[in-house]
Amino acid sequence: MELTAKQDKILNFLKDFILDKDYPPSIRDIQTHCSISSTSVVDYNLKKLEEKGLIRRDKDISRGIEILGDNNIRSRTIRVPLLGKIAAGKPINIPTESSTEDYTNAIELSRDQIGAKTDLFALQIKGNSMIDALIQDGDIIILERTNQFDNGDMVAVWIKSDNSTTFKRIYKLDNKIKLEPMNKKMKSFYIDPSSFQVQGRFVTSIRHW
Amino acid sequence: MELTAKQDKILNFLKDFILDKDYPPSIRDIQTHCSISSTSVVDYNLKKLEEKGLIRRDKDISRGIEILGDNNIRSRTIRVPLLGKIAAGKPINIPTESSTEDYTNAIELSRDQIGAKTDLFALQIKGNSMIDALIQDGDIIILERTNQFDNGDMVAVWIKSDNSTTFKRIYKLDNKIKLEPMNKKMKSFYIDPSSFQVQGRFVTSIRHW
DNA sequence: TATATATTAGAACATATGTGTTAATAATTA
DNA sequence: TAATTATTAACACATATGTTCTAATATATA
Repeated sequence: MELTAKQDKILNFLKDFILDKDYPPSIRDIQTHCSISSTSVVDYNLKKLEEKGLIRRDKDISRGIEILGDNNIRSRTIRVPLLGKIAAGKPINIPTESSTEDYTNAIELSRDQIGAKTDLFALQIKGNSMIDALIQDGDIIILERTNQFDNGDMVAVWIKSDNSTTFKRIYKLDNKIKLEPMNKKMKSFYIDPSSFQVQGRFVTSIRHW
Repeated sequence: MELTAKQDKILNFLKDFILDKDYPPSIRDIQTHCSISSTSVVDYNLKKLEEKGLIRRDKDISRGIEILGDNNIRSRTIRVPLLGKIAAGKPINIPTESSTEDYTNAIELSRDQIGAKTDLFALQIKGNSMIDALIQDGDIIILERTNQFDNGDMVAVWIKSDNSTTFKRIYKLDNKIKLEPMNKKMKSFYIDPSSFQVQGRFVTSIRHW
């Protein structure tokens, strides 16, 4: 579903205008700057752009135009809740739901850094117990909330017997799960597949300045 | 210059509304949602907010409100040009000016990660020669373009005799400059203060996913 | 307390702006 | 070519929306 020249021109003008002014243009702004003969033609083409899923319009609202998808600069950033600090071996408390969108503590990330992943949370690292993973004191790690994992993933894992969660590298063996600290000085240990649950998988880390 | 409760409420509503709808609210939107008795009161307080430099209004333009400064989500992101790859010891070519804003290769960063710093550029690291700085193959480093440095800073430094630039940890000694590779296996070397120039200082690193 | 200043209230006004109608023209399709 | 569809055009209309004016009330200041 391609765009006509006029529609393309309008879409680009929308981007430029919003980038410049920080609010959307009116129909007549578009008409003038895109050299279109009539407001009805603008309206007509905006309807087409909406049909094609590129913009969203709010009826009867002046300048009620929202650019959708990657064209929207706003969506190039994502806010990730910073749930707390995690120290060596110390348990962390990860709310099971991302329900309460309490963004009092949050960091903002570029989509460049996290791709299409959703449902992320962040933890700040205390101490240098993860130095082998090139993560040092004060760094922030971004985790994807999931129960899945692949061999070698760095995951936040809840251990039933301790009722605590720690951050380890995980490997699935024949009938055991190996949990390896990211510090050579600490020993790996092995648990039963039924007695743990992965709570989140490492996505990236951020060096705090 | 503080905000009254009403002004604070309006400013927060502005943020929320724009975050939600992607276009600013009308005077009457503000009136309704902030439980204000009259449009003129809204107008009055918007004028105050403008005087205090928190918003900008465009006369006679419906929804012509722009949130300024850190309150503006748009400005919470910054684009940094990715100038190229840097390998162990290999020279890098850093354009002296940030003039040509060639953003064909750029990464987008959250302001959270770079603070108030300006004039930044990025380099992608090849190899593991900076492993002591917790920087591994594929990581991207962000540098601040400057000639200044403090002892222990990680800097991109241009060396006259080689006519090349490398990435080193720098120390100012009595009458020499010490350049220390970020890899224990490589040896430090010392140069004359007149025969080098710092081109950029390390700000942060980004783990590439 | 008296005076000045800041804020609130209600209403009316002017216009900025989205929408609809009808017709003409251009581009596709049968 | 004829019929259908897509697009353009001009205009009028309704209303969404910023602005202004005057007065009342609250708050700060002398």
